[in-house]
Amino acid sequence: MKKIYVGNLPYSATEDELRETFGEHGTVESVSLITDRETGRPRGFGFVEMDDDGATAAISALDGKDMGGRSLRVNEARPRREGGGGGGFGGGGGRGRNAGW
DNA sequence: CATGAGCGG
Repeated sequence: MKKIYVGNLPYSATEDELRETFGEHGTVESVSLITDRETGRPRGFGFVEMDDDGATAAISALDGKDMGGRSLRVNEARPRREGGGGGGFGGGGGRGRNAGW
């Protein structure tokens, strides 16, 4: 299974729309639209979890696709923001935490 | 609450 970043979404987009759109290219495990936790305002991006083959197909098919008048951004997501990912990538060795990036 | 940045809890 792969985690997919979906950006440049119209604020009017919903999880259901994404689920349908990605569901056309594979099996959608889950969909998450990100909203600002302080204001509740949609940030215009989200995450989709799909089976590996479906994810790859969806990324290839949907990245750059026009939706709602905007070109959709679809890519494999990076580890959210915890140790072992974007923060502690490369172990505790590199002082620059983005050294592995 | 806030609108256009690509990566959330």
